Amino acid sequence: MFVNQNVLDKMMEQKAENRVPEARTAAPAGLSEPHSMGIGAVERDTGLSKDTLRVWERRYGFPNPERDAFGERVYPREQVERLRTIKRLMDNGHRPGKIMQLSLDALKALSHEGEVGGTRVELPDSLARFVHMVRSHHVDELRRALGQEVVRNGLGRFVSEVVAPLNVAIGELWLQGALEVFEEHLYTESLQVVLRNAIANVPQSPAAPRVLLTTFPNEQHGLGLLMAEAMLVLEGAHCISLGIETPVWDIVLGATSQSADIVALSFSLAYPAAQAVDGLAELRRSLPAQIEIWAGGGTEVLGRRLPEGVRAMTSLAAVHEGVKAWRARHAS
Amino acid sequence: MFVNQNVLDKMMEQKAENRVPEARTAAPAGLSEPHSMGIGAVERDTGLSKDTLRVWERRYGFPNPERDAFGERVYPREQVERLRTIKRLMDNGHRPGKIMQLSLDALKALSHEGEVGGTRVELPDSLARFVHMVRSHHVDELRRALGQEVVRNGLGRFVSEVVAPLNVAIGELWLQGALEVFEEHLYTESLQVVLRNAIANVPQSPAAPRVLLTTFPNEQHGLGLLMAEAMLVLEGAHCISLGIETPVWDIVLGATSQSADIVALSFSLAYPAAQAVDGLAELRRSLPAQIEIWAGGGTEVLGRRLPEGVRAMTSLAAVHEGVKAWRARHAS
DNA sequence: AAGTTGTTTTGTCTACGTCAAAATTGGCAT
DNA sequence: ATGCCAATTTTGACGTAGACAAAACAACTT
Repeated sequence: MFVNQNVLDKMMEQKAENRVPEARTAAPAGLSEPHSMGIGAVERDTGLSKDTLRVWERRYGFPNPERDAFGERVYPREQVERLRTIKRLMDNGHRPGKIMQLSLDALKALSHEGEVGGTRVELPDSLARFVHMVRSHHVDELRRALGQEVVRNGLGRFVSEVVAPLNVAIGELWLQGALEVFEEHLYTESLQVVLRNAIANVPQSPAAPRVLLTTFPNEQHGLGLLMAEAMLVLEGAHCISLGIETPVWDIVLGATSQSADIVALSFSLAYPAAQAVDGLAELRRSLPAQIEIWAGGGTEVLGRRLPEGVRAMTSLAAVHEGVKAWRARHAS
Repeated sequence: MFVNQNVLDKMMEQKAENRVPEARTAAPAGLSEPHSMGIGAVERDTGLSKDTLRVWERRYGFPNPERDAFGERVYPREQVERLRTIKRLMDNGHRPGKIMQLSLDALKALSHEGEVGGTRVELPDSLARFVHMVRSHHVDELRRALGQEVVRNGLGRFVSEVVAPLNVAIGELWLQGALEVFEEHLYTESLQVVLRNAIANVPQSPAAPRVLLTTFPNEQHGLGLLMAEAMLVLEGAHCISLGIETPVWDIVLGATSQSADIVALSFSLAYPAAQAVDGLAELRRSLPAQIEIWAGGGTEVLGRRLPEGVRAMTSLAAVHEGVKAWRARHAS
């Protein structure tokens, strides 16, 4: 490959040559406004598309950006912050029309609403420990502690007794706006490292059933997949993960080419039930009958609407029963 | 770099042989057509914004998508393929107005033009082996072989001499539409497992510099991140990965809370250059001056447009120099 | 309670206009 | 030839406004 001993020198030259042109939205005179952004930047920062930002402005009167000399939108910092809060509330089921008018204070009040009437479950100290590590950003400690837990209790218990409730707890915090995005990322990444590592260390006997794991498009939550994989591997199943967001057609291709016995799909709570049902039905139609479909995760939501020929894994423990039953069915 | 045409031909043949039993006939109306996509999907796939796709259609007459019953654009697979090729050529300096009219053949001729006189690298058998495993869906074998390679040559060489060229080869296939989605998923997932495992096995001396790794929103390609992490860990750096798609504001929060010395961003070739530049500029503005920003991946594209105060890691090897230089700067 | 229907709500799409930044070209002096 | 500056073209991001399907909700029936 191209190894260059003067890479840094080159970079320096490059830097000198290339003055960054003044951004179009930059203030013409005086000091630039400390924090105001164009629509592109807001899109990056909030995850709301430009189209959405504009249509909200048209419909609800918020956001209400200023305009620069060229008539382009300039969002003040406070509005961006409010947009972030609104986005978070929407991710948890609120609807834009209802909350758009509210002040920042009212929004914050909304955030805490869930814990008032609800079942505020006290976490045992053993789990609160981990939550605390996330919130105090002690990643290394967190990772080490999680790893220890795997060794102490075994992978199976770790997943069902630590990871699962921890996910709920973190989700709860996220719902309340008590967690920053990067804290959630930190948590997810740590858990992923620990789980993947643990899975890799389970002795793989090339046994049946062969399970293909993935999620549908628009389902980006991969932790559930890893948890499922952990449980399955422990049961002696042979797992092939496609990662997240595989189109139905490619699931079919993958399952047949891998001679899978079972296709396992994972759903987060947020995944639209209708889409899930439709997708599962379509998958069932496209897949040879002898290949089973298992659906897990937020399936409590789906309830009994599941299409014929799709098995619901209502809990992680159900995986054990599921595999056992499959083996019984295929004993001959 | 360029994949030997013979190798490609071999792969094509194989693909024809490997047609998966057809299950498509079972699909009544409403089933996703595997070979045409809406404008949103094309945007994700090519990295060309919706605005750009529409304005090209208006100005150059290409792309020339069909319309569905509701008047919305439906891009045939061949056009998407041509768009991908055009995008790649543009990344290499060509201009849309010049090449938009050209046929796919003419485009392909153009893309090989620069390499004729130069370094036409043949894909050695040692790598073609892996490509072959992907194409024939032998995941376990692939994973095992990759793992062996790590042990044999060490992680550093593995990343720069196996993974990097392999990515290029797979990317080339993908560009030509010769890879199914699930094959790409299979490849990505396998590599992820191997890399993560290898990284976890590098003895971590809690040393400097502390590097925070992530990608910008809409950049879902995580392999580059893992490769960077591998190289950095080998250099004795302390890596904290946030995973993919972290908003700028949260990168700032994460970097400060983790007392990072360096923030490393990874870009795939498909990531829109303008967005990358904007994002990097904004990040630079928001981040304390003593925290460096390193950008890697598809940065050949960004080339000299990089904002002041952002270092380009033009190759994986540059990471070594980068860390060395950083240590020199912080010797006192 | 569980379906089935009708009614908002909401985000994405279409179309076309405008304009600054980047890239190319032409002219001229070195 | 080569370098440099101004004129010109190319290009993509942003602006407006309207349309509409799909999701979410509400109201009703079974």
